[in-house]
Amino acid sequence: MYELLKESIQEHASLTDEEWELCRNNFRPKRMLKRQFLLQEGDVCRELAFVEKGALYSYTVDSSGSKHVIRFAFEGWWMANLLSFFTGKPTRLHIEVLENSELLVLDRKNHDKLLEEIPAYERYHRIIVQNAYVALQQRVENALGLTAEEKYERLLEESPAFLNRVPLNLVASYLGVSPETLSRVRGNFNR
Amino acid sequence: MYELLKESIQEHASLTDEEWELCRNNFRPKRMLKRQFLLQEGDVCRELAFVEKGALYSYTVDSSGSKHVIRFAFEGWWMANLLSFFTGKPTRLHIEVLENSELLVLDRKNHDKLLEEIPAYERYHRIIVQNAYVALQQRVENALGLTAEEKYERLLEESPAFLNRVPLNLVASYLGVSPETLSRVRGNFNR
DNA sequence: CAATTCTCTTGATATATATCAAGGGTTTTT
DNA sequence: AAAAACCCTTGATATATATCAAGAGAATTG
Repeated sequence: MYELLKESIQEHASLTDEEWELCRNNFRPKRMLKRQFLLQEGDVCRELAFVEKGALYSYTVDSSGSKHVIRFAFEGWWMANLLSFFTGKPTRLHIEVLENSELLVLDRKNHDKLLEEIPAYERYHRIIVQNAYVALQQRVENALGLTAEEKYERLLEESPAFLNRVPLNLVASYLGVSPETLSRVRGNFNR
Repeated sequence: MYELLKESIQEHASLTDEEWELCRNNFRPKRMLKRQFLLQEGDVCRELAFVEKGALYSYTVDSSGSKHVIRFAFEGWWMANLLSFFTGKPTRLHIEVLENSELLVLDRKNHDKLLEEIPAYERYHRIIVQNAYVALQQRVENALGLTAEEKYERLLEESPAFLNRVPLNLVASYLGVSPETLSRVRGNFNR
């Protein structure tokens, strides 16, 4: 079950077979069921999770109790709350399982060890975080100043796959609009 | 004028004197005046900029012509559009000078060279991007589901320094509210 | 397979915040 | 030092979108 992870690393950095063996031993497989929590508000994030199979999503809950989805993670993506992971502070985020999942998780100690011992891992991690940053900035750009309809159009252009895998109320939350508004936008759109 | 950069690198990775000499030679000093553009929509971002002195800010302009500030950068911070820098695609961002500035800029070729030749530079860059990612995610969390007043309160907690250096209309844009709304929020707040 | 819980849609109404407008103070430019 | 441009405030009005409400399918559960 480590195939995807190996591919992911090799896509960005070259790794010898021995390095790969050393690397994989630091990960721990973890199966999770839909609706379980990988992380809840107030917890400290102790592990980075690589999604081998399934889907997760992270969100905050505001003072009036509504969810705001931060992002999704499907096969081949990483999920964690880096702020909490690196600072040890409790998180404001929830990470919930959207589809039954198989994860590979890595704790801080092992992560630091890999950074020290395998330069290719540090390179891989740098590029992964870099890409995550770029994706997040795109998300910010798309949230600012666009109408509900424009946000939906951008999603159709940039991440149409979400619509097949994620319930519309979570897509609405991800776009920062109410489910009713998203529903109306889609209604107008198909006419 | 390279003191701040040296400090910034040494804060996160250890660098020998020879490595530092090698490193600094890849940067080019660049002075810029208020209201000049480091980058305009449609350009390709060719350089990473480290702010030795002054202040910059980045923003998008939406279909109705209004600005949306993405972030600010003061002394000791980096500024660039990483998406454009790494992909070579034209940017949707403007980067404008807020206060007369002294920058140290690094092009892609030299950046790649430093990554290859100086492991400490790769470590430094990894950590910088990691921190930028964390900061951006904080920004996203704070933009979602908060009222104008709550956003202002969070800003007071987390980045009060912005208020002393940045005109309120840009702060408003950064928070995603109109300048009038921010003005009213501040009015209520002081009573 | 009935019951329950989710998910999505559609309509009516409410509201936070944008927009429009005007005026006064400050800073920058000439 | 006058002129111009910029920045902030306050008031009146408009509007996109949230919220409330109800119902119908679809999916999950016992």
